[in-house]
Amino acid sequence: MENNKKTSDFLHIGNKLLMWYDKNARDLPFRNTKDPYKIWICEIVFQQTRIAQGLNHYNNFIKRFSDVKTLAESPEDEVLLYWKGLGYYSRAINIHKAAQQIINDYDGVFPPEYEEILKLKGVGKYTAAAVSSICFNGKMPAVDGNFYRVLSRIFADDFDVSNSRAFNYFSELAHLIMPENVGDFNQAMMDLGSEICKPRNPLCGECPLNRDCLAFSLNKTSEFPVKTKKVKATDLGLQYYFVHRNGEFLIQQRKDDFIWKKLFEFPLQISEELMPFIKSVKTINHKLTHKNLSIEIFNVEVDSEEIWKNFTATNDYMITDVKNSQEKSFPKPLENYIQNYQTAYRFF
DNA sequence: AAGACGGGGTC
DNA sequence: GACCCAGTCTT
Repeated sequence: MENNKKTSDFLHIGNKLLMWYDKNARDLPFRNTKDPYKIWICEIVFQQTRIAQGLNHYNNFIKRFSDVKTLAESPEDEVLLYWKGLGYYSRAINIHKAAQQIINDYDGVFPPEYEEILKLKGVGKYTAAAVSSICFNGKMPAVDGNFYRVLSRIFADDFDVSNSRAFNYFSELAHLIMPENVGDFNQAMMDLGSEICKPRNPLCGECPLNRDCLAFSLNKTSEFPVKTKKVKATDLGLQYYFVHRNGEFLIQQRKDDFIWKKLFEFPLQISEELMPFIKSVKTINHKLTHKNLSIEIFNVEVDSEEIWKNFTATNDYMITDVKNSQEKSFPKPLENYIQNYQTAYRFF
């Protein structure tokens, strides 16, 4: 232990938290089940994602892929389609692979042990702890951003959460207050962190732990957690050619080695013969967490059926139309562009 | 150990 | 505009 708190007893804090959770747990669709499949999916969906943002995606996903077998046997592009707009698309690709792992390596039965859950693609220490504790009475704290925030405030601990040892450090801190019912404890920490112990302007007046919170008693909640890591924005100069005719347009699929893994996009270059058909250029500025994207979209309106057919037949592009574009997963800025085009197209 | 990876909400 | 969020994977 890297602190001197071990000699004191903080278990009453966890018990207080459980009593609060009994009365104040959020009513969420995955709260009334211990089905490891559903808990697993919800843990992946809500990684780095707020409940309000991902709730519809979760419900639609469960409705379409109701069990591991259904998910494992579905095409990857359809899984990506149900992930459309959620971001971090490798989660969808990994969730699909993990479903096949469960079918192939565990005979279709979700493995109950923490160490086995951890072997699933896209499942790290947090998710493995959450699923094993909620579904199988596992005893690992599910240390996430909420744990960092709540624990650093309770103990007024300035350990840098950007430090790579933060996970282990706050895991040990969690053990100090962790009661027997770890599944409810983990979920209670999530609810407290999201509803009360918020990143900014926490509702300390309503917090069941305010009398146990050192940061609150020092009036220094805004100083925790300590995080030094900085985000840097880089600019990508993307240029797309929106090549279309009669409501059809050309698309291709991205690789899985960069942003927007395996999502569909417009061609990044066109042949010389299409240059005369460029009608206009639109610049879109799109912000990601770590990148600013300035995207130029060349509107290439092909009014010659001969050239259109010749071009589309001799290249590796796919053709889709404004209606069928709904069946593909596009990056958000391109999705918006197609939506606008669709709106304009209705006037013709 | 450090970057990369989305999108949306908040202040 | 900076920061944050039910983190994980790659290098």
